[in-house]
Amino acid sequence: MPAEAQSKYDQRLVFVLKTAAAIFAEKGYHSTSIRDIARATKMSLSGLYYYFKSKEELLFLIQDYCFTTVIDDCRRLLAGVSDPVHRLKLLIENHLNYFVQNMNEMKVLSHEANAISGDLFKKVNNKKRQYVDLAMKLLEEIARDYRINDLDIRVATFSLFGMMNWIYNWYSPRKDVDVAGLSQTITRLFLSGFLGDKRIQTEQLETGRESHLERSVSIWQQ
Amino acid sequence: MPAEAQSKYDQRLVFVLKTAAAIFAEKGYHSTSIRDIARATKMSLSGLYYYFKSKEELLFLIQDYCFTTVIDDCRRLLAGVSDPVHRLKLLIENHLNYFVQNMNEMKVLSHEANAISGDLFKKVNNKKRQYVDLAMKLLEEIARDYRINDLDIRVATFSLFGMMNWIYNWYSPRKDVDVAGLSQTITRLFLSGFLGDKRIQTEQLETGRESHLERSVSIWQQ
DNA sequence: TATATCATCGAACGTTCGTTCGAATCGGTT
DNA sequence: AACCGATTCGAACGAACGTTCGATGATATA
Repeated sequence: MPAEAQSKYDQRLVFVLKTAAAIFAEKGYHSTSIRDIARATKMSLSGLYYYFKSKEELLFLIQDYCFTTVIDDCRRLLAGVSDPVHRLKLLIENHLNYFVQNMNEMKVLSHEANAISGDLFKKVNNKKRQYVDLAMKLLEEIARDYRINDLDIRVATFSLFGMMNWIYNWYSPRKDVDVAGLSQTITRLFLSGFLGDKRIQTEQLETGRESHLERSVSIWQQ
Repeated sequence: MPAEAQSKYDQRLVFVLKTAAAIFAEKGYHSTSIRDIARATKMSLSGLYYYFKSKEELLFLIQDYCFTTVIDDCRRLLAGVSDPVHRLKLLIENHLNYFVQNMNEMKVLSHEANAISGDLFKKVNNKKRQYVDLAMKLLEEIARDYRINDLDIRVATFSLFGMMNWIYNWYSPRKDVDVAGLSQTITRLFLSGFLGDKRIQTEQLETGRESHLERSVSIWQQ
């Protein structure tokens, strides 16, 4: 972890991973050839295989490294904070901050989650489950504290991750608000939505819920 | 559009598109070979090319068909409704309902958005821009009506689409709440988050926003 | 300077892929 | 039965891919 303790090998590996992640993020995992990575790193095709033993393992190394850091940072950040709302707020902040600061790797983690298989998939997926569980447990705790019983916690949890993980599809550090603003907006959107004013739900949102659902059964249905 | 007016050719084309979409959704576009689609449709490799002239056009036909329907259904549904909050609610309902009922095609639309290029990409992207614009304008209108001036509308818009489009990563019609419940939860989460109780934002969320941001600058940064 | 380990390389192998093309088959009309 | 357009097919091509292997260069230790 500490940057000054990295061996030559480790530095080179990180360089390869970062370069590969950038290309994966741009063209997608399957459209990227090892030859693309060789060109970008100025290494030979076979020289790359000194650092990973298959293309799939290369993807794994990127995803695992990335996920491990997010979770570790998150745990460190939450340590000693007991208020679940505050904890959730820190989780969101950490997630978004890391996401924006490591957009390539996080895009590869989010978008290529199913491009990996077998044991390597299981390994990454276990980390993901831990992380999602952490968030879901927080929401359950908050729901208990605030007596929120009309919200499906699983839907709420993945709605939150949807808001956060979707940003690789649109966020541009150049044109958009900065990370602090992004974090603030999403935190406010989600949290005041979750804790939300019940009046808004019942009075404004209850009207005519069933009347038009059959409309979007499309030609796909035959 | 009307099912009874479809020619033999059209029916067959829809069959090919639906089958292809199912495989694209499961294995991903680039990992799916035309041979996979031939096997699933029980057609020959070359026989498929009677219905599309390249693999990329096949992807385009799926995405375009799908997007066109979502937008048309949405427009029809919103026609005559003037209250922007109600309009937004209908947009969300239509989107989620169509998404769940056509999960394969919508996953291909969401997840393979960048697997297409050139003019075909532009065509799909124009539709997307129209649709996003429709939602964003609605949010702007609502923000004006309710004097909401502390939210970045672009962030809010894509947060909404993030909540909605992310569902292909987790939603299971078998285990999860039904579409109506999904729709209700997401509508309530987003809308009461957007209109939200300002007290929640300022009192509970303002604490210590800057204090720990440097924590998640990781090893990726070198 | 000799030696061992680390790091890199060029060249090639076998496989899979998207696409093409001319021929065959089908269904309906004369 | 003869015909014609619509539809399907088998076989093949060239290109690109992931991976391997033996050899070569670099670096540090003795």
